[in-house]
This record gives sequence, structure tokens and C-alpha cells, in this order.
Amino acid sequence: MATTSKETAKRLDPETLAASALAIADVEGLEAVTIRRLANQHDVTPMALYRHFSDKNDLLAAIGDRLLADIDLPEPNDDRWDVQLRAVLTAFVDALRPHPKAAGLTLFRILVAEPGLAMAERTMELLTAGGFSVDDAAEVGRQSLCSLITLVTTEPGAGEDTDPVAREDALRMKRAALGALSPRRYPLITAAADTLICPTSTDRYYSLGIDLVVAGIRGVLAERLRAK
Amino acid sequence: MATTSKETAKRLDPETLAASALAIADVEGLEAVTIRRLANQHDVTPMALYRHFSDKNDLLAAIGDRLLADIDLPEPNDDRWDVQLRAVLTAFVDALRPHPKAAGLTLFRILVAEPGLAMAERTMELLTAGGFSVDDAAEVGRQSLCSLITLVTTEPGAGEDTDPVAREDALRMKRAALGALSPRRYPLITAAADTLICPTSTDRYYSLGIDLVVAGIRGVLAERLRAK
DNA sequence: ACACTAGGTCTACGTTGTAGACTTGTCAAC
DNA sequence: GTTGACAAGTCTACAACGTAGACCTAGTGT
Repeated sequence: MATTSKETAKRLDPETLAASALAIADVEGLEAVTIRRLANQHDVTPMALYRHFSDKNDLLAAIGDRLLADIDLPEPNDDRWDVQLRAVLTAFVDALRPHPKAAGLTLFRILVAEPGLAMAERTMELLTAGGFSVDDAAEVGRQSLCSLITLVTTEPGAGEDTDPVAREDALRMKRAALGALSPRRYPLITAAADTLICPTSTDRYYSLGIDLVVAGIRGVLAERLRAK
Repeated sequence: MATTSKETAKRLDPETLAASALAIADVEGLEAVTIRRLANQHDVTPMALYRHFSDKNDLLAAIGDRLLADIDLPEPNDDRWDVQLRAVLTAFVDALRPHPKAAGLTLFRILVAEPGLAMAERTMELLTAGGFSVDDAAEVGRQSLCSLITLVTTEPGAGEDTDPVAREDALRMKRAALGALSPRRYPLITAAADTLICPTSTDRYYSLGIDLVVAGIRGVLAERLRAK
């Protein structure tokens, strides 16, 4: 027998708890993740969770770590540095996309959890391979990753309910608000109202977002090299 | 006499309340902004605030509007579209910079409050002037503004206390955490630890951030034009 | 003189995170 | 076995939060 008998295995463990907390967040948003609720879902007293997490922030951090663990970092290869960088950033976004309401939790964990550190290190490798100084690579990489988190967090339809009826209502409300604007004063906003509220396609939304980040990196690098 | 006598002027009004709520947020963070606390500060019962705000979200929205009102939008001129765009984005960032802990509140108000709408419309004008389609301008502008909000929100040292002693402690903690990493496994991260924790200069941080966004826009536009 | 109303008060409820003292099931060592 | 220790879960309790609903009250328009 191991130190803990298998059939009487611990009923609670941090990974399982973080996973079902994430499930709650996915459906009802982060503010629905509550100590009491999570405890109820596991037929346990609220205080039981404190044997596994020091406090609620610790639980939220575990959710963030859970998301970072989903990153499927591509192997280094012989592609150009910017192509590989795009692949790394895409892998990051792909890990976050299924969980737009919780994605923000990764922000404070990238430089703590191992998968986040691995991604950050790879990102800086590629940036320095492109020609950035180590310090510039740090700042550029930092903002790039932050922008991508925001890209996921603010994915249209992310902040709303998952219930299709309430969601449809919220969309109608937004549409009405933009529709009530004066087309004289705001011709472009009113013309693009539909796009602003809900993008053409989610895939297009993300590929454009990553394009913007990568193009920004290339552009800034060109300026830096030209300045020398 | 006006409709309200001047000496018996209303003790509370939404603008003043939003302003002092913002002051609290600046010093102690958004979670310190509490109905009860704000009421206390104005020698009033918590419920009194509900005569001026329908609920707490409404109060937070008012803080966001307050920030957007600080945008000093530059007049249109004859500069190239991208130069003017940079000026607009810089004006936005300049309005948010003094309030990194509250800047996120603008996200949901840009397309509601007038100064936000004005900025959004100007942004789209310049993007279409550059050659983007209206729909692309909408998506590109959206993400650019979101990225800049995040730039301010995640400004190193923004999430921490304003108290210099606690702040210094937090910095030490972070530095220690990064310093404890293996330089073998994470050579670049450990080499850039100082930069990652606290950038060289705040001005440089922001100008690099805006450079990244503008360069991204130019780069994506070039791809779009080449694709045609 | 009078009713109306905007603005503030009082009381009360349900929900949240969590401290502190307790119980209990399991294993190691004698 | 018996015992002691320890990890895991329970119970109780508290302070702080947002806010509903009924009330009061001073000033205004008629």
C-alpha cells in the first residue's frame, strides 16, 4: 500500500478543484467562482478548501496555472524567427481561447508557473534571435503577451452570459445603443456597428489580432535596426 | 434665485462622487472603492449614493467616463494619417496614465461616453484614410485601443500599493522569485529580470508600447494592400 | 397654505471571504 | 495492539459588502 490507500483516496485535491472552478468561470464568469459554491459542488464545507489553497487568490492563481499548462509550445525548428514567434504566440492564444472569462488570470502567473516561464523564455529567445537586445526583448515580449491575453479577454461575447437568450438580449441592447447614435456625428462608428459588436468570424478576429502583434514587433525591430 | 438656492446647494453630485471614488482607486486600488467607504467620506449614509447611481456598476462606469473626459484629442491637421493616429493614441494613453488602477474601467465606456465615441470615430477616420476598409478599421481600432488600455493597466507597479514601503517589499519579493530561477533553464529571463519587473523608464515604456501598436497597424495595412 | 418631490436616513437581508477551535480517519512506531 | 501525530474536513462565528424597502424632511411651485 502506498502512503495513502487508493480506494480511500483524498476526496479533494487542488488540481480537481481548480478544474471545476474553471468550469464555473467558463459558464458563468469569474465572479461566480465562490468558495462556498465550489465547496458545495464537492459536497464539502467551505472551510475544507483552505486545506488546499491558502486563500481565494491562491485558488484563482491555480486556475491561471491550469490555463498555462494547456499551452502546447511548438518545437524549435529552422523557420525564420518571426515565423516561429508567430507559432508560439498562436499556441498561447489557442490555450486561452476556450476560456475567455478566465484568461486574465494568467497575467500574474506567466513568470511564476513553469509553462509560462517556458513560453516567456522561448519568446525572448526568438526576439533576440531577430535582433532585439535582451532588455528590448523583455519589454516587447511582455507587452505582446499582455496584448494577446487582452485579445482573448475582450473577445466579443466573452463578458456576457452563456445563456443564449440573455446573450442575445445583451447583443440587442448594444446594437440599439450604437444604432441610436447620430450617423452625422459618428458616420464610421454607425457604419461599422455590426463589426464592432460582433466580429465577422472568431478565427479572423484572432488571426488579425496576432497579425497586429507580430507586425508591430517586426516594425519596431526595423526602426531599432535603422536607428543604429 | 435659481431653481436650487446656492447656499443650500446639493451636498452630493455624481461628478464629485466619481472624482473621489477615482481618488480612492488611485491610491488603494479598485477593490477599495466601496459604497460604504465613499459614503463615509462624504458624511452620508451608504444608501444616499443610490440617489445618484443606480448601482455600483453605475458608479464604476462614472469613473470610466471621468477618465475618458480627460482625453485631449488633438485637432486634425495635415500630417500623414499615421502620424496623426499616433497623436490620438498618445492622447488616450496620456489621459489614462495618471490612473493605472482605474484605467480598465474605460473599456466598456468608449462606445458609450461622448469623449470615447469622439476618439473612436477619429481613430476610424484615420485608419480608413490610411487605406483600411471600414470593417477592418473597426477591428484594428478596437484592438489597438484595448491594447493601450492594457498597457496602462499592467504598467509595472500599477497593481501594487502606493505605500512606498509595501511597494518596495512587493518588488523585492518579485525580484527574489525571478532571482531564484535557474539561469541554466531560463538564461534570458534571469538576465532581463530587472527590466521585466520594473522598466528602465516609464516614458520609454509607454513610447515603446505605442510604437508597437502603430507599427502593427502599419504592418497589417501593408499586408492588406499587398494582398490586393 | 399645501401637496409634491429630490435627497438623505434607518433597518434589515443575503452573500462573501475567512479566522479559530473542534473532530475524525489513517498511518508509523513502539 | 496501543498510542501518538498529523492531515483533512467540520462547525461556529464575524466583519464587510451591495442593496431592497419604508420612512423622514426641507425646500419648491402653485
